[in-house]
Amino acid sequence: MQNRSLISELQTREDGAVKIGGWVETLRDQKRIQFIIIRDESGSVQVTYPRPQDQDALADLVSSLTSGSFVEIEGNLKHDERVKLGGIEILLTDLTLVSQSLPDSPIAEDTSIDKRLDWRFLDMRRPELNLMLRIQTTLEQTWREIWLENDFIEIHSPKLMGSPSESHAELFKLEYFDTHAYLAQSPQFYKQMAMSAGLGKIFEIGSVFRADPSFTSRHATEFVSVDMEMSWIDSHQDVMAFQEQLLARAFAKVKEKFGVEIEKLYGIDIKVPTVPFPRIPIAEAHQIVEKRGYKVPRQDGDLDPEGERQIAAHVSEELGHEFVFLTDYPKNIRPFYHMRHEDNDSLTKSYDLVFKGTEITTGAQREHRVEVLEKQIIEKGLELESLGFYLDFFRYGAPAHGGFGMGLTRVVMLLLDLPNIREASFLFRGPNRLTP
RNA sequence: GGCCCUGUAGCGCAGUUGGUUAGCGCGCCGCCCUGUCACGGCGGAGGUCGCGGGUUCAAGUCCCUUCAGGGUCGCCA
Repeated sequence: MQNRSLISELQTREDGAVKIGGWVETLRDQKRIQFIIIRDESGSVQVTYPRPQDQDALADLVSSLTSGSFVEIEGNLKHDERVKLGGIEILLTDLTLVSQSLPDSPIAEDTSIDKRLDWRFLDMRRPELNLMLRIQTTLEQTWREIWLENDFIEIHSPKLMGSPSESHAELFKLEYFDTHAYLAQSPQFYKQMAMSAGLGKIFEIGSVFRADPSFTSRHATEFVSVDMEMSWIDSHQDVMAFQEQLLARAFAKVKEKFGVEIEKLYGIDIKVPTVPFPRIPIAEAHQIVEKRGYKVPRQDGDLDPEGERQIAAHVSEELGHEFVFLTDYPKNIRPFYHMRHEDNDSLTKSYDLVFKGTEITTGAQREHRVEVLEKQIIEKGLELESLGFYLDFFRYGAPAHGGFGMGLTRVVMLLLDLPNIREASFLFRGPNRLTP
């Protein structure tokens, strides 16, 4: 459609001829005058048609419109204070019905999440969901800018794998010709392979798969993972320092571009985090939480979800920060490839990042010394043979390195205070949802 | 997977100690309406009360089974 204007641009334009395209939101069809509210991806506007006295084809066409139909409108823009919707209207001169909608919409704004997901393409027309995806795009774009400034290489690791990448527990197994394959639950091993391949610093934004029958507001079986890995680090602190820059700059960019719209559609003020983020060793976090009167039921040294909310509340109250790095996890709850402290073999050089009380990242310095890796694999009760291909990465000279994985969907959910991860992605995949 | 909650019209819901023809709002359809803007007025269509079984003279309502969904916990990103 040539010369089409976005509705959001009209308010600042001078009166005159315009063309728009959009969906019929409401039709107020009176005897002498007709009003159509048209919505496109940028906003809504009133189109007005004073009906001629005689039989009129255009008036009949307007009368026949069903809500949801897609139309092209030609008319004259007029600023008019009588119009409550933005103080502008378009006086209709021509209308083309591009695509008619069935009159009954299967969903409305107050429809429950499950039905709305069934009809996601209709649900997605809501301006706040459109905004959500533009925000996600901006997050990713900002991260790419930062990575490129720092000489990172983008990789695309395979999602079909011949053997499990980490534990067997959450793995989707599928037929693969006369054998079987697994869907990648993490690019972990390939990221480290890239370090041994001499790529130096790499990132990947891609889907990962978890066969985890979790029924919570923050789990999905397929989600977008933001991963990076960098060589020549001295400890996990270097990884944390990089990650906090990524988040601080991306949030600043989102606020700059969309702050006003987010305030309007979500009613929240985006808080750009200051760096450095607070850092609390996990052992200390336990003491803080306990002092607040909450006893963590887990005995393994990790926090449970309520413990994470408690430590986040503490950081928010004491330091006014929405992020907190929890560091130096005990080795028993970390994978074999996390490096341990030189002066304390029971603690790993690892961290979790908690945002608004929910975990969004695990990161660590990786163990790159093959003999240490072998020792830690045996200690974890795993078989060296099954990890032979991985151990080879470290038999021919590997740099010190570390990285993290971050759940993109969780970041978006928490940033916008969405109640659920199902709202925070274009299309959700969970234990009970494989469509649309 | 455990526990709790919910399934009634296209959507959101009400439905009393079990008792005549199951209601309300929005939406939809028709007619009317001189500028509406949550437009308004009048009229109308639309329901195997999630599925199956049971108790009862009688079940949307009570019981059992099963299916679907929501919340939460475990686990994670």
